[in-house]
Amino acid sequence: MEEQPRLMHPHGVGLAGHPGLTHRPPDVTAGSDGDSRKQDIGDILQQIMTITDQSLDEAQARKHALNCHRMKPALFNVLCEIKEKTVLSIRGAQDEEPPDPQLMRLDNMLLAEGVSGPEKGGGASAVAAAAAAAVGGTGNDNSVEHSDYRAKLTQIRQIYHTELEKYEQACNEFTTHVMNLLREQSRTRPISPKEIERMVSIIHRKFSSIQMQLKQSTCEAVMILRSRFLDARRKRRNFNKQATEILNEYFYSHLSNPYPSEEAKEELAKKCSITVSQVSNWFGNKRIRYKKNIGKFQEEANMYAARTAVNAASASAQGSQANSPSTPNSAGSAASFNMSHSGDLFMSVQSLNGDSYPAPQVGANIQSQVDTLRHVISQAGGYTDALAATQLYSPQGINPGQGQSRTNSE
DNA sequence: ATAAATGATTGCTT
DNA sequence: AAGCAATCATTTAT
Repeated sequence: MEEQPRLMHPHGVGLAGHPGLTHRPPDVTAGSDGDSRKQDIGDILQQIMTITDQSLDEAQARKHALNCHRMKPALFNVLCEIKEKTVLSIRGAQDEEPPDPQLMRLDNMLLAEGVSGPEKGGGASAVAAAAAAAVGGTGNDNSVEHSDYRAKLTQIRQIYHTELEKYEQACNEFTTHVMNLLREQSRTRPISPKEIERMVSIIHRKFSSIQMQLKQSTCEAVMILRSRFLDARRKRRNFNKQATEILNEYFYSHLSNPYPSEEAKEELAKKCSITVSQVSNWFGNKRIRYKKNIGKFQEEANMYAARTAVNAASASAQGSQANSPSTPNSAGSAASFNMSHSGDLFMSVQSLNGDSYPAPQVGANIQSQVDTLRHVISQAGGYTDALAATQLYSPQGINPGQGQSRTNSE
């Protein structure tokens, strides 16, 4: 896999590769003496030094001549050596590249997020993810959202891989290009293999920094995606009709004490296929919104009260064992409570019922019927009298019509 | 396009 | 911890 381009072997470089040409002119060494050799070298150096002063054609010809000179390899090696020493002493220490911790962090995150991991089959991955979510997640509502999330994630991953590949390709192309250039130049100036290696590593570093930027922005995109999809507040879904009905039923049939116990919450959650905390949220919202503006909920309250009353009636008619005698009694006392304590019926009814949930079925049943009957009674006694219902809930006498007269002393 | 409804969050209180 | 009140951000209705 690693395509370490080591095109610069000591032997493969430049002119050393043309041994045939080097010993072509035997006539130069005619009077082979020490003097003539020195003069020969001096001549060559002179030519090299002045090669830039000449016209292009002239230089080209001279270059060729020099390249073919028998002393060329030796000279080249010497020059390379000198250069090696100077260059390496300058920036040799910098060669070590420490593993960037940030890059590792990004890599880890991308891997954890499934972006940079092994690519599952392209477009089918979203479908597969959806199926997996549908199988794994019990909530059938969640799976839709989840698959949407996965689809977006797949999109990001595809973009990421495309870009990454593009960068890699560009990097390779550029590296090849630079290497060709250097190889070309190595015909006229001393370029050592190490130098090329260094250049390549510099290029790779640059490109990897670009890749890191890509990774970073991908991470950001994933984070944004997460916050958009996993923060339920942003993309919330209304509960389905059945769930809200169940919740409302419970709420209005426990209007005097609309605080479901932990078990009741769990049961409601199961029935509505939502979480317990969602049930808590719902009741919190419902309580406060009901209290804030009871007039608006009157119709709803009556409706659910009536419905629950019918249900209770039919239920008690069917299984009238020990339950039925107690029902009218408690209803009566509840009404009297309403009169005596002008408000705060939560506590009173709760105390009447025994404050706890000793026997969930019977207790809940009685409680429910008490509330329902009271509603029906209040409705029958004076339908126009919304205040009766108002005082049912509000301990501190809220004016439904007046709106915001909030006294915030502190 | 705008208002109302609604589920969730946050900060505070008890 | 649980609930309240205010608020946010979205969905639904007008």
